[in-house]
Amino acid sequence: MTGRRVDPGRRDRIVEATLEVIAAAGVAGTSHRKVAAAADVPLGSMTYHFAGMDELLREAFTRFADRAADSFDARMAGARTVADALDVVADSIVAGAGQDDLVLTYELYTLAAREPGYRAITEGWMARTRAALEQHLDPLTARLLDALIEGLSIHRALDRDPAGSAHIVEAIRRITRR
Amino acid sequence: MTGRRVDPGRRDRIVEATLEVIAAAGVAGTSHRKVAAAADVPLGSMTYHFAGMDELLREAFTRFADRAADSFDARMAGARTVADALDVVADSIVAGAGQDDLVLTYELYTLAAREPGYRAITEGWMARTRAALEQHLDPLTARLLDALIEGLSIHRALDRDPAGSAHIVEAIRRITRR
Amino acid sequence: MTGRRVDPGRRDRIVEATLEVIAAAGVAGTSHRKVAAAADVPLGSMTYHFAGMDELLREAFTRFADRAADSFDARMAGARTVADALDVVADSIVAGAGQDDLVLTYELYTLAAREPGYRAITEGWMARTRAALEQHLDPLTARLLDALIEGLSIHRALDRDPAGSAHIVEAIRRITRR
Amino acid sequence: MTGRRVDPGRRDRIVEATLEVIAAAGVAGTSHRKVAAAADVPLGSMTYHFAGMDELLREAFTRFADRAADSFDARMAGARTVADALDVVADSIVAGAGQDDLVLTYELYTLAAREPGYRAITEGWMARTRAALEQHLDPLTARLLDALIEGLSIHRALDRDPAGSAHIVEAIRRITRR
DNA sequence: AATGAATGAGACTTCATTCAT
DNA sequence: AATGAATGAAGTCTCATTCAT
Repeated sequence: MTGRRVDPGRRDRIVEATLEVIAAAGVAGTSHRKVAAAADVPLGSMTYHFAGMDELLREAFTRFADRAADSFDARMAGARTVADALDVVADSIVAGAGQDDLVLTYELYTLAAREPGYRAITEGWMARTRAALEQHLDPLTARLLDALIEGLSIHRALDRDPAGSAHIVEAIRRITRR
Repeated sequence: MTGRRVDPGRRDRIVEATLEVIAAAGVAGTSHRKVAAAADVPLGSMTYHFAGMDELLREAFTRFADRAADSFDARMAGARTVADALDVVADSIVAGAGQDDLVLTYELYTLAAREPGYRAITEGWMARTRAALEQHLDPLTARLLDALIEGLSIHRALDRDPAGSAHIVEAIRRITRR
Repeated sequence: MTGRRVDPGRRDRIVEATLEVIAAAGVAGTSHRKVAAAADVPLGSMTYHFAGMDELLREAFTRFADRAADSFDARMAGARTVADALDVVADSIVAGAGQDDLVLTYELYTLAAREPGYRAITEGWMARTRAALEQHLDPLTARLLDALIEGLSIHRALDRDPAGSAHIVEAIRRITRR
Repeated sequence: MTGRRVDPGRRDRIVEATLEVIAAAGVAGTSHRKVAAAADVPLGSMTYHFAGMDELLREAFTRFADRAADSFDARMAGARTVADALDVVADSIVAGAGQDDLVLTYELYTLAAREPGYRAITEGWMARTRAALEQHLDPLTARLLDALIEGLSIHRALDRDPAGSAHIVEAIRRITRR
């Protein structure tokens, strides 16, 4: 009589929809209603599956960070030499994250800056990135390169005339030089 | 007969209060009501002085960015030699921004990442930072150092065990080396 | 363009409507929606005028208790002799409170039994009743008679075959006898 | 394979848990969910065992009233003389009901005042109390004493400075005197 | 010029109940 | 027989904005 009753993967779909909504409207503009609509799920479903907005955000950002780290891991794993690895790094900055990933990243940073509860997510992500870099670089260099990637990415995204790829290569060259 | 009628600087006070509220509650949690309360101003005053939330945010973040750039300018202006300047840079990363400034910075980045309208603020800020650095460094190095500062600052704020000041000095040394 | 904007006495009307709703549906069944409908007021008006359901209930019950005490005061003030006064008391028990007042009284007692915050209302009411009785009786007798009134009223309301008026007169006679 | 499947006494446990929840949160705050949690029973169990909230409340209050009457019966049965019996009565007022029993009593009265369906429970309870008193007193006196007990109990619970035990003894003396 | 009062929209959440299993 | 999953209705409350003064 009523619509679907059995819907495995619904929780999953809600988490994915949450990321979509955050990318489009920001955490500020994310509401149970919008997420429910995006996931094609009744509003009541939201608080049935998730204790509250907080649990929802936490889960969504955890998935986002995990996925980003997985992707970076995979690309780094494909590198044979140090030069290969640095090329991968340069590419990932030049290509930049998609607009959505960019927004999601800063939304997460913003949350983490204000609420220590979200810090675990950023910390885990950064640790994985560094670990991936350490497969090819000494720990200090890995750490510094990681920070540089972060800064270059931001400036590419938010600067008027961002650094070109030649500059990015040069930056990587300098920071990895002993 | 009635309470204060003449209140110059009210607009100002509202802008300052807005920054306080954003720092405490995030853009997501900022409302006319909260700002009005923080500024000790009647609620009706808010939409009288500002067309809407958007104008309020834009003005607040503009002031924030200007102030941050002023401060960096001043510190850089005090440097006599390149070494002095790099010391100032290292110090500013190690000292880090206050918690409030940190939150405000990422809130702004987040807004700018999603809405191009706010991009002008970040662009202007970054341009000023770079100009300050160019008083002591060649343009390319200034640009790369600027990005590095950004990345190191974020990692200091959001990483589990952030880089120590020795590492920061080393990072600056590498990036400024031709 | 929109409906009435100026509506003095709106707060008042809401308080009265609250009492109506409680009488009809109980505290358990009282909601902002129902009260708003009963007072012919927009839903948003409710939390504009009252901080929350609690403030609303508190104000409503305070008015109810005050009104009941006023009424008892007035009736007792009309009594010239002790016999007159006792007649008034007997009448007030026999006539009983209206169904609505009865329900409201127990709803208030129930609230006061669980939440000390409402105790002030019942205490004030009882104090006034006793003071009215003390205009004609010694303090101890006033106090005991007050309790007796309470008990007889309850039993009249909730008992299968309640005491008739002759019994009530007899009860008053006994309790007021030294 | 699955958890406990056979659980006799589950209905019972639910009824007891209902009383606990009502005492803590009032009828207004009682929900299937809270009762299920208090009884450590799955939510679906609630509507399986009870047709609805109403059946649940009715059963819970019936048990409560029966138990209270049993207890009063037992104490009165132990009295040998009229004086003994009156002592028992005085004690029961002075000791007062526990906080929980008090709340439950008024919650029940409140329900009964509004919905005649619950009147049977209060009527039965009062009839039993009166019968217990009639083992030692003439019917009229039993009835009046019963009402007095009720009133004194309420005032003890809800009055600022309630009557001391000497006053209670005096009240009983007066009402039982021909 | 300035504001207190007001409101409709929409936020999150809780709930009784239904249903497939 | 029993229950976990699900949902639509309704709950309280916050909000940006409008309007009469």
